[in-house]
Formats: sequence, C-alpha cells, structure tokens
Amino acid sequence: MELQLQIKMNEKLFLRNPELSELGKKIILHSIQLIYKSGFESFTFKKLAEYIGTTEAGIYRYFENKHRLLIYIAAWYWSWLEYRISFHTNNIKDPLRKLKNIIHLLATPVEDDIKTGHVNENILHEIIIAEGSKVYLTRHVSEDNSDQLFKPYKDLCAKIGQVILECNPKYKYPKSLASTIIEMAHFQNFFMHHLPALTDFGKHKDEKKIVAFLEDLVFSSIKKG
Amino acid sequence: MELQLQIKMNEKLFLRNPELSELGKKIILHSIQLIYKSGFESFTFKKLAEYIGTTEAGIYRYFENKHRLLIYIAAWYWSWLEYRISFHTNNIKDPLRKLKNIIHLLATPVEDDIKTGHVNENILHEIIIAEGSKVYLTRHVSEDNSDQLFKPYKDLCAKIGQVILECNPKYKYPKSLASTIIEMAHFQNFFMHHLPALTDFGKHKDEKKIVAFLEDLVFSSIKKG
DNA sequence: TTCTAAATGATAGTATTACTATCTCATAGA
DNA sequence: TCTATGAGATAGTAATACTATCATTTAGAA
Repeated sequence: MELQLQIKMNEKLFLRNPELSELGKKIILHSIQLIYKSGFESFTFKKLAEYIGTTEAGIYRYFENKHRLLIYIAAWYWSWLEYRISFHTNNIKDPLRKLKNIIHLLATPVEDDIKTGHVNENILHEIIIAEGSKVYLTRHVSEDNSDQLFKPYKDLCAKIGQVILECNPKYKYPKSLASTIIEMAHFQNFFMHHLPALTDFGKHKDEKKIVAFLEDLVFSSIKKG
Repeated sequence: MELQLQIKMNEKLFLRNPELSELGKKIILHSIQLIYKSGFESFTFKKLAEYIGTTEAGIYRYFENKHRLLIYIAAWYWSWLEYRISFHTNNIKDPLRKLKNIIHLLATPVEDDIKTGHVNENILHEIIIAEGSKVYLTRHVSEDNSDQLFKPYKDLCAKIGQVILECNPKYKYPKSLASTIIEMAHFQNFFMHHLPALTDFGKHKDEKKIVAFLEDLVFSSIKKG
C-alpha cells in the first residue's frame, strides 16, 4: 500500500497552483532547500531560478513575491502539523496523553513518518523555526489574515486549544497557551542552538529538554485548583 | 531636579556613536518613527535621509546598514527595560511581588516614567513587538552574538531568571521561562491586535488580560511541589 | 490530423535598494 | 590660525524586485 498525503492549499496563496505542474513542484522543493541553506533574507527568485534551471519570470508566474512563497511554505507546514497531530492523537482517550504527544510533535525533529513527496519535512521544520514568525510580522498581516492565509495556523492553534480544554474545561487561556506552546517549541529550539544564554538547555542541543520544559510549563498551568 | 538617563551602548553596534552628535540623535529618533509608521521592511536609509533632511551617505556614516540600526534600537530597548525593572523592583523584598512587577512592565504600554530625551518609549515598545525577533532571526546571529550585540537581551533574561530562582530555588528552567515571558509579552500583544484567533483576549485589546495570562502561566509553573 | 490552450523558455527593460567614493564646507577648539 | 570633525552634495555601481513580450513545446479536444 503506497499512500501519499496531499494538502489542499488556499487559492490566494499563489498565482498558479504549484502542486499541479512540474516547475511548480520544483519551485517548492528547491525554495525550501535554498532558504534552508542561506536564509530567507538572501533568498531571491533570481537565485532560485538559476538553481532549478528556469527563469525569474517563470517563478513569478507562480508566486507574487518571495514573501508569498514563504507564507505558502508555512501554511503547508501548519496544515501538515495539524494532520500529524490528528494522526498521532487519534484513538487516544486521555487528553493529557494527547497533549504530551502534541508537545512532542511540535518540539522534536521529524521522524519522517508520513510521506508527502516533493517536500523534505526535516528541512522544512528547520526553516519554520528560523523564519516562521516573519510570515506574519509584517505591515500587511491584517490583509493577509482577511485572505485567510493564516487559517492553517489558526486551525492548529484551535485544535491544540481544544485538547487543553479537554484536560481542564475551566482553564481560561486555551488559545493563548496553544500559541505559546507552538511559538516556544520553535523559539526555545532556536535559542538553544544560537543564543543558549536565553535557555537552560546549555550546549546539549537536546530537544528532549525543550519537551520537558514545555510539559512542565503546560501541565502546571492547566492543573486544576 | 532634572534627571536624564543615558544608556551606554556597545561600540560594535555603530560606526559612529549616534548619541554624540545632532545628526546621530536625529537618526535614532526618526528611524524609530519611520519604522513605526511603515514597518522595517519598507524602511530605507534613503527615506530616512529625506525625512530628516540629510543624505543617505550621511546615515551610512553612523550605521553599516539598516539591520544594524535595528539591533541598536533593540539593544537600547532591552537596556532600558532592564533599568526600569531594577528601578521598579528595588527595595521590594517579596520575589513574587517583584515578578509581578516585571510582568507588568513587560506587557503593558509604557507610562513614560523615566525620561530619556530623544527616544519616544511608547512607539519604541510597539516597534519591538512587531520587529523585535527580526533582530536575531538571521543567518548571522552567531557572529552578532559573538560581537555581544545581544548582551542587553541576555542580561535582561538573566535578571528575570534570578528573580524566578528567588521565588523557587528548585525551579529547573529559570532562563527559558524568562525568555518565554519576554517573547510572549510581545507576541500575545501582537496576536491580540492582529491575529486575535490565536489568543483568548478577543477584541478587547486590553493588555491587562495578557498580564493575567502571563501571571497564571508563570506562577503556576514556579509553584513549589 | 489539426487546432488550441497551457506551460515553459528566452530576452529585455525599469525602478528601487543598498551601498561606496569623493569633494567641499562650516565650525569649534587648541 | 590651524586642524580635526561633522555634515552636505553629488555621482556611480551592483543587485533586487519586479513587468512585459514573444517564441516554443506539448497534451488534449475537435
């Protein structure tokens, strides 16, 4: 049995759907690689075009600009994460167990469990850690939000918030706690690797410590009393 | 009695010290205003030069590039925050009380208490909320870190971590919790205003709710037991 | 088989950005 | 009066972020 996960993306994310053509799939695959290698700031459509052997104009047929492409990549990541969470918490009764699994999925490197073809999920995870917040920290957040570009993030947050409420229906900040877990899973990872003084994980570079920190944070917060 | 706070900045942050000349002070004051108005992405030295009636080359005498200027601004903000925290927690014995004050200082708009001359602290706070993480989310974090450009942030984090340890000497993640408070004070504010679905603060736009959330988060985490 | 539309390639051009270089001028202090 | 410093003026360059146009391939419909 060979299964492939296909994620349906919001039409406003692109000018032409990159999933439906060869060049489109190349753009996604290789933009992720290039951003991973040199960072989003130094990433240009010209470099990408040279990298995959096409022209700048060719890329512009798919994406308005590089920021839209980043939003696309992030939206894909969030959708994929939500799917993985559904998959890995399915049939689990205990909401605390569910939440543990979620924290684990957010904070540890991807064990490439669910195949998605033209995307390297491990590299993608690294990109989102380093570039993820740039997706919405812009002057046009609100327009982008109206265009539903962040829906996958909001859905993910809502889903985690739901599980938090299952753990403790009286907890007052399920969504804020959910967004805190998501952001901190990424930020503490970034800090651990690049600004270790901002963490207690030292030079160990061990993601399990981040999981332990987040579990402590979350479970003491939602504990009843 | 007229007092003015002067913050000593790391020499590597600039090419020429902007505090020591008229143009320099104008650059700081007006760059903050311009970034506030249109965001860091659309901010250029050319626009800044026109805005303050000088030339592009003039600005480049003070700062290597606009990112260095942003780091300068952020470093100033972090130093200033640490000073305010010292000021407002001074002579308080109860560490829990101290921590409450710190959360309040981080998460609510500035009551312009300590004058600093050529900087508008309220606008500065807004900028850091929206642009703060761009300061270190780059490919050159590590070099910048070696140049001690983030020392004010690390000092701030260490100071808050200290207070956390005073509250509970056995708490295992004082620095990670400190960086979490700092980042979330900013992010939850940004989310509240621009992506409210990621928070539980709805359309109220009331910073006190962020304070309540952070207090709940922090105090349940460091509670002994 | 022919026709057509969609995808891609090839080339060119523009405005803006991100700088660097150089020369002049004012002025404050020694 | 000399001189260093700050700052204005001007010029120029490489890269970035696009837009426009035209030609070619190819797969499916008529």
